[in-house]
Amino acid sequence: MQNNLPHIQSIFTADCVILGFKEGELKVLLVERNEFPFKDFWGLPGFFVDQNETIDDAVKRILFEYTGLKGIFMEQLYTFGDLQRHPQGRIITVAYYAMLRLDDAIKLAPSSNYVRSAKWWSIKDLPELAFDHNRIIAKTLEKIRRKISHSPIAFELLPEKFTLTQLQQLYEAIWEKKLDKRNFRKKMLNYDVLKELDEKQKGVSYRAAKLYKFDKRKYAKAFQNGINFSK
Amino acid sequence: MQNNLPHIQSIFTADCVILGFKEGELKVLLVERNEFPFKDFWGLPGFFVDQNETIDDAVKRILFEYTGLKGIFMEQLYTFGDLQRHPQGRIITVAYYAMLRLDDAIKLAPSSNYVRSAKWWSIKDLPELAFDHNRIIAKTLEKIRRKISHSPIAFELLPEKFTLTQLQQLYEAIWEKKLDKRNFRKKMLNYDVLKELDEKQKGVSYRAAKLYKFDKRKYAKAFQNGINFSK
DNA sequence: TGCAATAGTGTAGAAAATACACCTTATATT
DNA sequence: AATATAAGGTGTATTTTCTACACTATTGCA
Repeated sequence: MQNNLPHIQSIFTADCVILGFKEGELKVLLVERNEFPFKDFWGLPGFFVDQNETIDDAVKRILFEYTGLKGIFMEQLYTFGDLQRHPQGRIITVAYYAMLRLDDAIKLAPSSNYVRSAKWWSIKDLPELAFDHNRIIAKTLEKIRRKISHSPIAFELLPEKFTLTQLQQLYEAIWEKKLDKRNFRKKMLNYDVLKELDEKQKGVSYRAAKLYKFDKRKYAKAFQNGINFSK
Repeated sequence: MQNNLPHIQSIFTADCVILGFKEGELKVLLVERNEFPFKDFWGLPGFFVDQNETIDDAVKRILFEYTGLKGIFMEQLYTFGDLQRHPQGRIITVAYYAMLRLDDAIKLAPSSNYVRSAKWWSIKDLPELAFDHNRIIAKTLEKIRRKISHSPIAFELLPEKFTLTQLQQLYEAIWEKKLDKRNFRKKMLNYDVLKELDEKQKGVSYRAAKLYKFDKRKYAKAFQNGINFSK
């Protein structure tokens, strides 16, 4: 079929938006850049994609090299190609996002010399980031705001055992609005996707709340038709 | 800030999925390729993006050159980067999609030598297409199946004046399921986004149906919270 | 004139969404 | 031991939305 066609390769980068949830706030994982362009700026973990790796593989590799994190399932968000987004020329980037259980066991250990450190930043309080990374993060938030209505992504962000209040706070953080406690609980328990545990919260100086787990068998079914909390 | 960094440019293509609706069926616009690779195959309008045009501009240009169509608002769908998708090397493509009123006035007039002709194909009856274009179309359909629940995209696909039955058939075509006529009408009229006209269908050999127009003022509000038809 | 084909219409019951306030429990403080 | 603090946990009545379901009306044409 071919007719002496030249061999060509796409040159482009991939960026990772990793979100976490802690203390009632959404966090995003940023790295401190140690190389030009945007040396000393904070930005998303991102780099050029190799010629012989899929984009899906590339984001995993990049995330590992820049943070030490492994085994995170990432989904494609959007491809950004503004003419001015990269100082070295028009270089497009394919952005991916993922959500992560932010427990204390997670150690951030960058191995690449391209970054100096990695840190969780509150989404509400971001500095000016490298490239168009502020915009990429904004677009991720729009996406998960819609997605959390019909996908059980909440459970990716919470610890394995969580309280109903934590679950509600997560929805409130993502949607940036308050929900009614009684209605929220009624509705959530009605979906029948939570397992009530014989365990309670520890280390709080007030009445401890029951802990729940996510019932994996039931979630897929329940979330197929979408859920919503208007108030 | 920069430090003698080399100039680099991304090489990649953009593809256009243009959907239309006619005779109760979803159609997709394909072009017959006149150049390698995939000469003589049908495929999506698509080509390399220039160095100094945004991706959004590129898809408009490509669509015009390949079909003669102009002024269509396209949205980004997904970026495809499988290692084997392009015979000339790993070339990624950014796919865009749009929906179009398929009236008879639309003339397809390709000006590029890269294509021989352009034609509407029924989505149900596609041949094996160039590259990974079958997969790109499949992904577009998944997308609009979800999107039509919370966005008034139906109106982009219908003629300016349409009957409620046509509107229902569109939903049925996209979701591939039958809906209840009375419930559909009740719900649609309840959204209060349609203007009833003093006009009826013409040229049908049965009772003519009332024509409606889309009330642009009201649609945005109504569709914010999503709509759905389970049956 | 009657046949074919589609347009157009209503209601009752079930399910889901909403608004709303107080008592309970665990811990810390005096 | 008593009290204060802070969050946990719970129910009901009302409104709204969803669902199931079948017949009559209108038009063009043979």
